[in-house]
Amino acid sequence: MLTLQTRSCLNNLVSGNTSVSFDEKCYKLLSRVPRGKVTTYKELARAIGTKAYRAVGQAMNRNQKLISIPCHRVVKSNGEIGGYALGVDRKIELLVNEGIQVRLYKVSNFPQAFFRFD
DNA sequence: ATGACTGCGGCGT
DNA sequence: ACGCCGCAGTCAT
Repeated sequence: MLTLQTRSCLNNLVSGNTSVSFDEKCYKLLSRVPRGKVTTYKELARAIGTKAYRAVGQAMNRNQKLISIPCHRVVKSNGEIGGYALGVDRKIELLVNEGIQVRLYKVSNFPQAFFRFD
């Protein structure tokens, strides 16, 4: 059963479609963030050209291709961790593993770790 | 078509 | 610190 709502989403998958889905834009940009760096929902939104910060988070959550797309490198703009499909603790684990310093559910070296899309 | 709820932010208080 | 509202997308009604 296809709803009106899902139709626009599917339109992005069929051939001949010129527009890139919101989600794809997020993933494409995110793939630029290197190991040991983090970006924010806001920064992603800014780079895309939207103010829909929440939609960015949803895109991350829906994806689940955690290997190819490093969703764990996206945190809140105030340095707090934010959410993760597999749980925040798992997210922190991954970040620490990459050299990000996390303390009390916050990135303590946020300014240095922050990756900007210029 | 409408309303509720998001891995959020900004602004006012 | 708290509450409100805006934003884009998804889901249920």
